[in-house]
This record gives sequence, structure tokens and C-alpha cells, in this order.
Amino acid sequence: MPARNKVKRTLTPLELEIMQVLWENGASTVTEVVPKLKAELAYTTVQTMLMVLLRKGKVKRTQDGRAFRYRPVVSRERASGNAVEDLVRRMFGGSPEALLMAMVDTRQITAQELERLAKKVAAAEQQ
Amino acid sequence: MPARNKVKRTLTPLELEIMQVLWENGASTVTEVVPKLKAELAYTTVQTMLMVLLRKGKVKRTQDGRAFRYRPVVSRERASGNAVEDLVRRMFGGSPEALLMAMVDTRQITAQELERLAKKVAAAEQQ
DNA sequence: GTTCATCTCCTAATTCATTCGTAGATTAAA
DNA sequence: TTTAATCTACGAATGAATTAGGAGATGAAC
Repeated sequence: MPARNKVKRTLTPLELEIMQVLWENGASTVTEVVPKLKAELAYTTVQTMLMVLLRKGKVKRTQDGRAFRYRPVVSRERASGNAVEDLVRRMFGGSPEALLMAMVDTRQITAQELERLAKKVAAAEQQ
Repeated sequence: MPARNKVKRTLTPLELEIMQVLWENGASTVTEVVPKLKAELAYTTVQTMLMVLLRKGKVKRTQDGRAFRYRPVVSRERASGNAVEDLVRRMFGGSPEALLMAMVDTRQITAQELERLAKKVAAAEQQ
């Protein structure tokens, strides 16, 4: 079977974890990223993943002394938006409400919190 | 490096799509599943995936004539709960509220809908 | 009964994600 | 200047997900 060449919008788990480091700490070198990860990964592993992210256009890099400094191109907001959209499409038939209901049903959020957030958002829109 | 043997709770994209068919149509044979998938997959591909799901304990099967009939073991609710939990943990640092806010920010849900759902849920809890 | 379709089992190829090692260059330290 | 540390490039191994072909059994159609 032939290869398909989709540019995936969603990040894999490890890609995401590395992006989190970049979002929180700003542009970083491999050496700086390594100790900030939960898992203990070899320098070269992190390097490879940053290279993958570079190839996928999720980060850019610039020389900094001998090392490269990687900075996120995709914003955290964009990435989380994509991730949620993806889940909604695949799991909830494209219905964001269905996701909300699932969160209530599985007790990941209570009716109270839902109401509080609703008010907060509504209030924020009045300006 | 050694293999890790995690029993993944979350379903891969294709696994999920196949599970959807089972959830919607009840216990099915490979032949019944194939035409209900978005992608055109070979009989044996679907068969392999059902075998994978069987190995992972996500479905069970019983003989039905010459064919096997596969039925979901994991409920849709359980699976979607896991998927949401997973996303919240990985992308939103464990905060379900953060997910909600992201949905508002990326306009996947409006303040109105949020409010309407909040009321609906609150009402449903009063009985 | 021969042919055809269906179904299972076994096998295998491909791609992607994750994991590092080694080699070589370059800089810093002694 | 030799040595040690750091960094990049390249390659590669592993495992999981996805894709499917072929052999053989069996039931249906003629």
C-alpha cells in the first residue's frame, strides 16, 4: 500500500511534553530541555524529537554559540485547540456538547463548576 | 532499551473507529464492520484490528456460524471518559476547567451553550 | 461434484514514535 | 598542548499501529 503524507496537526505524547517545556521556558537548547522532562531521556533522544518537531514545522531553531536554540512556532493555544477539536471529532462525532456531557457523566467536572465557569465567561464577554 | 508493557487505556484512531461501529450496531462480524468504516479497508485489515482489540480486552467474540461476532467489552462512556481524562492530564496539566476555557477561547463552544448546558445539568441533578 | 465465495489463520510489509550509540568537531580547562 | 566536556550529525534498533496477501477450510450454487 502507498504512503500517505498527512501533516498531522496533533502532537504525540512526547512531542507535547517537549513543547510544554518550550512554552514554559521559552526558546531552549537540548541541554536545557533534558532536565525539565518528567522522564529521564538521553540527550540524543531529546535531540531527535526536536529534530522531528523541526521537520514538522512545530519549532524553529537558531544557532546560539555551539548549540541550537529551539523555539515553539505553534502556540500553546493553537495546539490545545487542535487537540480538543481532534478529540471532539473522533470521539464525540463533532459535538463539543457531547464532550462536556461526558465530563459531567464521568465526574471530571461538577454542575457547580460548570455553572461557575459559564457565568465567568459570560461576564468576561460583557466588556 | 527494554520494552514497557503498559495496558493502554486509550484507543488508537482506527481502534476507536471500529469500536464506534460496534457501539452503534452491536456485536458484529468482520464483514459487517468493513462497509461501515469511513476508510476503505481490506477485510483482513479489519480482522487484524479486531484481533488486536481482542488481545487488549476491548472486545470479546463468539462463534456465529462460520464467522466470529465481536462485541464491545468497554463501554462508550468508559472509553470517552478515559480519552478526555488523558487529554486533560497531558495537555491541560490535569485541570478540566482549563480544557473548558480552551474550548471557549477557540470558539468550539459559546458562552450561551455553556450556560444552557450548565442549567440543564443542574436541573437534571434535582431529582 | 466442481466451482465460487466466505471466513480464519498465519505471515509480513510499511510507517511512525521512541529510544540511543558512535563518530567527529569544537570549545574549555589544566 | 593534551585532555575533558559538550554538541551535532548520522544511523539504527525497537515496538506499536496500520496495512494487506495467501493458504486452507467450509459452505453455497449449479
